[in-house]
Amino acid sequence: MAKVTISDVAQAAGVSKATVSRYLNKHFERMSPNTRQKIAKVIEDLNYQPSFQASALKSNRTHLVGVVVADVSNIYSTLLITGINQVAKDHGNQIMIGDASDDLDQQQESIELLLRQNVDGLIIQPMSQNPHAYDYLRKSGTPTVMVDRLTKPLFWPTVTSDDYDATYKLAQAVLAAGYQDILIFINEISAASTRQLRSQAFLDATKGKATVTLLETQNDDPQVVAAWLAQHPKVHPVVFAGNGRLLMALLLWLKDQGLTCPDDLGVCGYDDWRWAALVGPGISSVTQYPIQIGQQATELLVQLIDGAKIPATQVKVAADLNLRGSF
Amino acid sequence: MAKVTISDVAQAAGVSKATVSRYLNKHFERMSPNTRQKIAKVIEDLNYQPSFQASALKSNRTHLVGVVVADVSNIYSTLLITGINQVAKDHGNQIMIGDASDDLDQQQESIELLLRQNVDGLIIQPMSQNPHAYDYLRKSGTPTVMVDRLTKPLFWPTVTSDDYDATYKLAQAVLAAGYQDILIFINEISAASTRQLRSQAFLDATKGKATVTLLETQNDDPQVVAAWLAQHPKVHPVVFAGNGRLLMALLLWLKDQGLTCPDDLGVCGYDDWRWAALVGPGISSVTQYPIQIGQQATELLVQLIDGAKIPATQVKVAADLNLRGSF
DNA sequence: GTGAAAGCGCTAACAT
DNA sequence: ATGTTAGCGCTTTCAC
Repeated sequence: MAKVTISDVAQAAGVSKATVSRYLNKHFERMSPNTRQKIAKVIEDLNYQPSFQASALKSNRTHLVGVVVADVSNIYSTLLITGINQVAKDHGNQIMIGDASDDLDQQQESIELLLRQNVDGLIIQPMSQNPHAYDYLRKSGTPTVMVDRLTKPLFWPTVTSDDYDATYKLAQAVLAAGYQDILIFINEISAASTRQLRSQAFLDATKGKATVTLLETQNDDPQVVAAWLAQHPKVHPVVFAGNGRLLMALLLWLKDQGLTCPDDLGVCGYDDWRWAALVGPGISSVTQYPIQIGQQATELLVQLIDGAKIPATQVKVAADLNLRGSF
Repeated sequence: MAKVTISDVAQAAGVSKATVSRYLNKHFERMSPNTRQKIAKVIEDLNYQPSFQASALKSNRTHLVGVVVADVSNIYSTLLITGINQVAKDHGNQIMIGDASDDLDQQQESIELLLRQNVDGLIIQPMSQNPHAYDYLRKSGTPTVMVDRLTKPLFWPTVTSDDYDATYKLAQAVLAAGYQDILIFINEISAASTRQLRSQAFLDATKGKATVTLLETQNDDPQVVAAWLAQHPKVHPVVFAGNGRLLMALLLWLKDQGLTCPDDLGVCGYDDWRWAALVGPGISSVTQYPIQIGQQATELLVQLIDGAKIPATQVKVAADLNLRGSF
């Protein structure tokens, strides 16, 4: 049960620790096939597992990639992590998850924790658009890639969905369906670039052709929508829910009220993770590909870790528009 | 940019590394308030972050908790991890995720990787019911708690949903609705205790009162259901989908075929993560609470790590039955 | 109340 | 082709 160390292996194989270390790091260039086999056998027999901590301490490489998501319980995060994990693994890295719980301070704590773990690199879904909120990170010099949300200005390579484009197309479809009143049901808009881009796309696409009302919520409560509808009994608007959770909250409320779409009002959303196809006539929505975002971000990060210079530019991953029958 | 170490702090504060170390580990008992303040200030000024690797190496405590889930991309995993992370954090632990990608060999690789990281403890959603598949783990002596699935016999404390009970109630409701033919649409049944318990509950609850047909799938394809229905055009069965993914696959197929429930057939499921309430008349299903499972498992693990002896027994977390209008 | 020193398990010159 | 040696940054006796 006592942990077997490199010294045990060296002794059992009748060689020095250095030789075993060379074996571990695959420096076989000038090692006799004989010792190589001997070491292999001893490692097998003793079931030796080199300690990552020890090697990290000496080599200054932990092979750890830190990932800080806005909210772990979100499906977006799951898929992002899935993508990151796939390519991190391929490059011999282990990921370490941090959660910001949708809070900037908690995000900083998470990042600092990961920094203390001496992660080789970091992938962050930033809570703040102000890059200076991450100055402590820059000082640390840890290679970093941002995902999902932009900072202004851009200080790090950033991989996001093409939110504006996809939403613009959605808005055009809404217009084509003849809607004059558009409600944007969305979380606090100043906090994330994605939210701004999504509402801006609606604003731009419908300029002069429809009225757009921003209905912000702090707690995912469709009450704001309810209030608006109560005040405007005559209109037949379309509601755009700014993410999957809001879309679900909205639909649950509609169901509760006995309202149906598109009869009582039009509905569309973002990020339904496939279930929206099953609801009523099928909810029209935009689909993102977080797995791909994670993969691309990790590819970039791996290059950064290897010392590549990568400019702080945005990489966009296309998002798809699914037109169904909800408006 | 050069990493500041304990020596730097010691030097700047005019004390020895030992004293700084005492400060870091909160051994204030016999330390002059004076030096304590001095060190605090220097740490602040230098923005010193102690290295986890170094302290782990010496103290044999990494404060790392390894979590190996069956499939990271599954929502169940997300919620499990959320729960684990909450309590792990409270106890000063960092979690490290491993993914089995629904494969026993990959699971072993993931576990061994985490073992090399010298995790203080491990939470595993086991791919195999045979505890001997994890003998290498037991040899390592790493404190372990299993979640979601049982091994036979039980070698570790295990936290699961009360699958049998919840499913039994669901089966009773199905009977009460008058169904004579029950189809169980489920993944390879031999692989996981949850699947056995869920089908067994149906079998037990309906014994002599209805015929139960097991329709196993390897790839989540509802084709097996389609085939059965084609062969039995006259009957009006109810289909139980053994998990959320299967339920979604089934419903998408039904929609595609223009079939509706409960008119053409009854439908019920497991793990719908709330969206099933929105589909058609609302799909009746069982809801699990993976966050709680994760929390409880972590509480147990923390005690194990602290040296407590905890018997290898099962802890059950209740699952809820949501009766809606789908059968 | 504080310091000196040894050492955790590994790596990487530098020797030979 | 392999061994010797000196640490990496921290913790922890044991002194004083």
